[in-house]
This record gives sequence, structure tokens and C-alpha cells, in this order.
Amino acid sequence: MTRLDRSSHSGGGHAKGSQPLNSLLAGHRVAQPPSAPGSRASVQDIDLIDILWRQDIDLGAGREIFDYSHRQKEQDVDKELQDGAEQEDTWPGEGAEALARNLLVDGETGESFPAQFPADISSITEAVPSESEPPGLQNNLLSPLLTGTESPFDLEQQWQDLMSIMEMQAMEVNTSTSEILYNAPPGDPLSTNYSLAPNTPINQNVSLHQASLGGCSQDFSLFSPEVESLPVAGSSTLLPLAPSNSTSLNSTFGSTNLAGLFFPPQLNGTANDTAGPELPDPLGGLLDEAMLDEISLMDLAIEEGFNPVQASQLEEEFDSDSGLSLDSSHSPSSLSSPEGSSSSSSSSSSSSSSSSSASSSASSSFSEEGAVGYSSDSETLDLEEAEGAVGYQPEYSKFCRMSYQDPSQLSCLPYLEHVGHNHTYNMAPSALDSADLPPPSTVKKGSKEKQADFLDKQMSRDEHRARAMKIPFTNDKIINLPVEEFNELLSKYQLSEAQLSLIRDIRRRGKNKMAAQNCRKRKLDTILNLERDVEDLQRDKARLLQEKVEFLRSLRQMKQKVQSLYQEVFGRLRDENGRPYSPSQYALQYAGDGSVLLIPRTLADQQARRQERKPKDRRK
DNA sequence: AAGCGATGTCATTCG
DNA sequence: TGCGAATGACATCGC
Repeated sequence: MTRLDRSSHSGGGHAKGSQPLNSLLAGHRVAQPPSAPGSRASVQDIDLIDILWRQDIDLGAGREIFDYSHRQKEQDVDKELQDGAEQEDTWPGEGAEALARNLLVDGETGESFPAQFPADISSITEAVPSESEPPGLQNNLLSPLLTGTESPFDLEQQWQDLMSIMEMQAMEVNTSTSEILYNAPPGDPLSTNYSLAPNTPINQNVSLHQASLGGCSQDFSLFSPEVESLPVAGSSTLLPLAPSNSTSLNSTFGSTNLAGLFFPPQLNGTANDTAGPELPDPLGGLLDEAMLDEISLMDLAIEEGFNPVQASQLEEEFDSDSGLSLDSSHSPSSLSSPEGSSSSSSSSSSSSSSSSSASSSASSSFSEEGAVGYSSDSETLDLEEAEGAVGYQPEYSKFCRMSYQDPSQLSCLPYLEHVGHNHTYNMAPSALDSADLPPPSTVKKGSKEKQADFLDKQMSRDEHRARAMKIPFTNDKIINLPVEEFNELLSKYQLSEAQLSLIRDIRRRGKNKMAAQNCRKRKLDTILNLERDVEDLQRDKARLLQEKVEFLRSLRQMKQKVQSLYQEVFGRLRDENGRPYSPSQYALQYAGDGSVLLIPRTLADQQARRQERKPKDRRK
């Protein structure tokens, strides 16, 4: 089958410039009959037999005869074809009768054609407390900062996401945010180029610097007394600066004490260092534990004396440990990535729409421009008219392959694919005619013959059939004319039932062929658009993660400010005798009502530890 | 020779 | 009811 198909088109010719070749072929068939006179049926004879055979079908044989062969196992078809091949061997000695026996049934279409060739088969945003906040609620000093931060449970996962995304996006997402984030001078939040929300809490922090003892309560109210999930045992508040040992403090101060958090290095001295493991992270109690997980290194830097250099070094460690590729994310277009993303989205959608519109326009242009490869001898005029489209050129094939990428070129597809495609697995009469030559081993093909081969290969099966049936108009017309015009065209000619049947089949197949092409293009379009969507979403995710990093950085800066504020406040506190309180014995705690309490250090530590456990318990 | 993408074709569904 | 579009499935080709 395979070999047969290939060979069947090896001698045919068609399409642009094929007219002489057609003549040549016709001449070969008619004007140059085989050596045995009368032993070779002319094309007319073949067609007549074919038509008669088809009329038999039309008169009662029914389509199932087609279908019979169509549904044959390939072996059956092969067998049949081989039979035809065997008969073909005797062809020269027999007449039209033998030719009639050589009729093959198209294995796919059920249409007949003469077999003439051997079948060789192959929250940070809450930093400013709401004034409506109910007083008396005691809270972490910085807990408001943490409201809105996500659950610690998935932070780790999100960091992993971040790392992976950043790595993934390293090549394509140009980010400046990280540069801003990590290269900005520490402690100079205002110098950062934030254009996003992080500005807000940072700017608010400015007021923290204005905190003074006298106004500390008020100033601390900058921190939202918003209650997290901490139990509020009562509204009782300790008197400010009351060095009480009352156990009620435990319940009263469900929140973290400031001392454990903000032990100023200069006040706490070495105690901070030694007590580091025991005492809560100076800021940790203020933060959600998960937040600590994320910025623990930064905190450490802060904890160890607010050395900006160390802090930045630690940040770098943090960065590298977290797998963030700063280099890759430093590129300045990070902030534009959303734009790029959106533009990409829009472009993708526009491209898809354009391609689809191009597709539709291509479809709509079929009937106008489409010129299928077939043209009968009587359609010389048509051929000339449509010559440009009819002619097959290899470039056209490439062009059409590219046309998918370039939807604007899509309009070339319908007829060109038509012409250019080379599904030659079914024999066609003309091809068989041309193939009905002395064995290749004995005759060298001339260049014209090769060209005929090439051109004939471009002819579709239906074109061959149409030619064999002497359909008086082009397949293009058959396929692409509107129904009315098509019927009009049919009425202009007196066509046999066989011809009409073939024409209908050609039309059906041709339409379906284009439909299949369009369908496949749409499918590819859909896939490409989905791929673009995935890329866009990945970019968005990376951008959001970067924003998150910025927020964390902003939070860290706020912590620094709170810490310095704590130091300032604590350092100004004096007892009755006018002596400063020892940071190792006392700590400040922020109450929800805005007041600041001085509590014993031990109590503060207890509360800090309790505070630490809560998230862990919650996590369990 | 097997795998794979491209293409044509058929059958079927749907508007 | 006929027609055409859309699409899944299959076959075939060509690499």
C-alpha cells in the first residue's frame, strides 16, 4: 500500500505550471499508447468504465460497497491492490475488459479508479492604633504590627515558594525590588524607593522617634492595641511603673513584655548576650513566630547591637540561605514585571484574538482565493486565473507551516495546504497513468518526468478523482463556493450521478479538511494561550512574593525603630530616688490601653516564654 | 523499525 | 431536514 501510494504519484504532475505536464501526461496516455495497440485503454475509456461502475453503485450497489473497501483491513485492501497489480501485469495484452477488472476501490473513500500499477505494498498597616480601640486591652507592643501577617504555618512553605519562584524567575523577571530591599541603607527607610504599601508603616514610624517619657503612653499608642488572640484576663491594669510582683501580672499581661524584647544593649550589657538563648528574642515576642522564622537573622543582627553593617551582612546571609538570588532579582524591571505581565497577558489575548480572527478571515477568504490544485484540461482559464494559488511551490509549504506563528499569513493556508499536502496513499488514475511506465530500472526518468512526479504528488486524491471523472470545474470551486453558487454551478453542467457523488464527496472532504485544519490551529492556539497564562501567573506569583519580602523588610525596620524607642523610654525612666531602672530587673510592657507598664524582669520573661509557646501550641 | 508530528478523512454532534 | 462547523478518532505519510 505504502509503496503503491508513493509510486502512484511519482509520475503525476499538477499545479502551477502543470498544464504542459498535464498535456504531457495526457499525451502519454492517449497520444502515445503502449506498444500494443488497443491493449491500452484511453483515459476516456477508463473514465467511462469508472463512471459506469459508479453508476452501478448509484443504482443500487450503495455506498456500502465503498464502505466495504473503506472498512477493509489493510490487508484486504492490499490484497485487492495486489490483485490489481497482478492484472496490471497483463494489461498490455488485454483490452478495456481487463481494464475494468483493474478498477480499484479507494480504500478510504470507496471510490473507484483504475488500477494500473503494480501494488508494491509498503498589618503592618495597623501600626497606627485605631483610636476606637477599646482601652484596657493589653497587648504586645508590636503585636499590632503582626496582625495581618499570614499564619506561620505556611510561611516556611511560602519562603520555599519564594526561593523557587525567584530562581525560576531569575532569568525572566527583572526585579529591582530586591535591590531596593537589600541595598537600601539600613535605618533609612525613607530613602527607600518604595512605591508600595510598605511606605506607610515606615513613615508612621517617624513619629516613634518623637516618643518621650511624658508622652510615651500616647506615643506608644501608635502601636495598635489591637488584640490578637491573646486571652484577656481582665481590664485591670497595673499602675505605671509599679514594680509589682503580683501574679496577677501573668494574667493581666498576657502580652509580651517589652523588656524581654527590647533589652537595649547599652542598658542590658552582656546580659543580652548571655541571656540571649533564654530570653526571648528582643523583637521576637513582638512578632509572630513565623515572622521570626523569616527574619530571624535580621533580628539577630538587630539584636546584636544594631550594627548596620552586620545587619546587612546577615541579611545577605539570610538572602543566600533562603536561596534568593539577588543578582537575578536585581534587575531593574522587577517593578515593571507586573506591567510586563499584564502586557503579556493582553498581548497574548490580543494575539490569540488576532490569530483567531486571522483564522476566521482565512476561512472566509477561502472561497475568494482558494484554488485547489486540480484543474481540468477544460479549465485552462481557471487555471490561469488561479495559477498563483494553484501552483505548488515548496516555499509555500514552509510558508504555510509558518503561518501558524504568524496569523497574518494564515490566509494562505487553505488552498496552499490543499495543494502542498502530499497524502498520496491512495492511487489516483492520473498518477497511475503516469506510473504506468516501464520499470524504473529500465528507464531513467527525465527531468520533466521528475518534475511531473513532484507536481503530481501535490495533487490530492480528490483532485485526481475529479480529473479522472472529468469534473468540469475546480475542486476549489467545489469546496469553497457557497451553497447557492455551488448548486448553481452544478446546474450549469449535465453531470452524471457518479460525478455528482464525487463532487459532493469532494466538497464534504474539502470542507472537513479545512475544518480540521482550523480545529487544529485553534487547539494549538488554546495550548499556547494557556502556556502564556501559566507564565503570567508565575510572574504574578513571583511579584507577590517579592512584595512580601518588601513588607517583611519594612517590618524589620519598624522593629528597629520600636527598639530604639524602647531604649529611649526605658533609659529615661527614674525611680522615686531619681535613679534609672536596671534593665536586668525591670522591663517595659505595653498595655492595650496605650499605657506603658514597668514590670519586673522575671515576670516579663515568663510572659515572653508563654508568648512563645502559644504559636507552637497553636501549630500543633 | 519505532516514534512522532503533520495531515487527511470519517463519524458524530451541534447549531 | 439539510448544511456546515467543530472535534475526536484513526490512518497514513514522511522524517
